[in-house]
Amino acid sequence: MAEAYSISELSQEFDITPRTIRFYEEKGLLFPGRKGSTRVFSASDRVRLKLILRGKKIGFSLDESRDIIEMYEPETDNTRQLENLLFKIREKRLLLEQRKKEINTMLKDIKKTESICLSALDDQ
Amino acid sequence: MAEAYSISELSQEFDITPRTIRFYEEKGLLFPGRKGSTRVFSASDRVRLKLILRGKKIGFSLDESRDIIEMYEPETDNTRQLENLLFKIREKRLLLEQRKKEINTMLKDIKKTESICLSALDDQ
DNA sequence: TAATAACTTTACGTTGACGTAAACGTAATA
DNA sequence: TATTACGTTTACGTCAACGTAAAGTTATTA
Repeated sequence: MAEAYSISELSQEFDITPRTIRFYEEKGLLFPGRKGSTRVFSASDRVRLKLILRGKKIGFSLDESRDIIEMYEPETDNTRQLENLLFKIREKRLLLEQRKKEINTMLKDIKKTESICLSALDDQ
Repeated sequence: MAEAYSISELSQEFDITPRTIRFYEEKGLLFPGRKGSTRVFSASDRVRLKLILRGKKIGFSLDESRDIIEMYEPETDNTRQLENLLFKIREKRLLLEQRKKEINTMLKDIKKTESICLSALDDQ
């Protein structure tokens, strides 16, 4: 059953170029299989791609996104590694919460400007 | 009274290099006055700088940040311009709200992973 | 069978956002 | 007065994240 995707399917779905996808593979963010020389992407690759693009939108670099994505699949079963992972998770959480605050601040400001704008229009 | 800042004051306060500040001026994001050849930054420049850096943190390019900053100082008193501005404001609002959603999604995911991690540690 | 479409690799080019170094001016300080 | 601190301009360098072009392979279709 295992879903498989071609490079063009994914590039169309996410509106990016094949080049971009190959680049992400090169950077160790995606791990397509091969059928001959042709790349075959799994459902998990697709999820990863989605995560990368989501990360991009909120200002993460590819390296940062890789960090985050790796947390989604904790392969570890040793305590030390798990604690390490937990630490990184909390780091990223703080980062995300920080960014959320910045966004909220900007939203407040922008809404204020919007209402100023609106009342200025009323006065005309 | 008008607060004035030197380039090094600002670079220290925001932990960026003078080069960065000059670069932002070059790109039309800051407008320092001059005393001789030396740049003199106003309180408004300082605010702009703060906005630029905030924008950076949530993944805005300098051009996008410039867009947003310009909304903070609506110099316009003509209806058409105001409506135009209002349109841009709403555009950016949607963008910000979108990013906020992405962050919330990531936060949810990451918290889930965190609790998985924690229970795995419990089992050890 | 020839053309078209979709894929591949290799490799150089581009853009944004600065870093870095050179060469110089000015003002306070030892 | 020489050094130090801080500022300037000019210009080339760098890194991430791709774009783009060349040259080739494989499969289907006219």
